[in-house]
Amino acid sequence: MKIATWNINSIRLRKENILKFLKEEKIDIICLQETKTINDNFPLSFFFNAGYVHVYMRGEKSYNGVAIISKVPIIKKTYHNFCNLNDARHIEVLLNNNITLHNFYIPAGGELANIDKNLKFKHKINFINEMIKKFKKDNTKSRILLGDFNIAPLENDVWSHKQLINVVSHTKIEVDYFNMLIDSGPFIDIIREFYKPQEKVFTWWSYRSKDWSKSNKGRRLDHVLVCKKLKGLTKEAKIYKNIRDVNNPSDHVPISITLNVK
DNA sequence: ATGGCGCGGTCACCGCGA
Repeated sequence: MKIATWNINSIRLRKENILKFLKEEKIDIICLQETKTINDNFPLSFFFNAGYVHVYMRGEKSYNGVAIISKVPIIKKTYHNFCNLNDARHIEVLLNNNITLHNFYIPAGGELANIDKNLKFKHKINFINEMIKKFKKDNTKSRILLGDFNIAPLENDVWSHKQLINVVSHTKIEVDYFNMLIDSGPFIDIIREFYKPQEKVFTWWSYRSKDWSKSNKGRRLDHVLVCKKLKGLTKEAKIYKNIRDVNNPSDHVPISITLNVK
C-alpha cells in the first residue's frame, strides 16, 4: 500500500497534476492539504472516474481544506476541531486493514514566533498541544499522522539553520513541540529513516524565487509519522522533488511511503 | 533588496501563505 501526502494549494487548479502523479507513481491513497474550496466545488467525479472511488473531503471557502482520495476502502470517516475552530485542518479515516490515517494541515503560525504577541503563533502551538494530548501513548492502534506540519524540525530540514533559527517553522519552541508530538505516540519520523540526517531534504520551496532549484532555499515542512508497529512494515519513503518543476506547480511537493500491508 | 509570487474572492486589491 502506497500512501502520499501533498499540500496542493488549490485542488481545482491542480487536479490534473494530482492525477498524473497518482498514475505515474501508482499511489493507492493521497492526503491533500490546502484544497481551498467548499465540498460542493470539489472535483469528486474527476477522481472517481480514475478509480479513486473512496473520497473524504472537508473543505471551506478560500482557506485550508483537507481531503483523502483512495482506492482502498474507507471504513470510517471522522474529524476533530482543534482549538474549537471549524476550520478544515484535520480529517481521520479508518482503512479496511485497520490502519487509522490522520491528515493534518497545521497552522502556519504567522510572522513572529511569540505566543503573547502573535495570535497565529499561539494557535499553532495550541493546535500541536491538542494533538499531543489526543495521541498520548496508545500502542494498541496502527496509526499514521501525515500532512503539512509547517515545521522543519532538523538542522538539515532547512537551507540554513543559522539564518532560520528565529523564523517561524524552525524555531526552538516549534521543534520542541514537534518532538513532544513524536514522543506522544510514540511516532517515528519515517521519511528521515530513509534520508540520512546529514542530507539536506526539503518538501517546500517558496514561489518568491526566480529559480527555486538554483537558490534551493527550501524547508522540509511535510511529514509522515508512523507508530512503532508500522515502522518495520515501511519498505520505502520518497520525496518527489522533481514535481516542483512541473507546469503550474504547488510550492510543496508530494512525499510517500510504501507499506508491506494489503 | 522587510522584496519576491500565487492562491481565492466581497475580484484590481486584499488576506494569507512560511
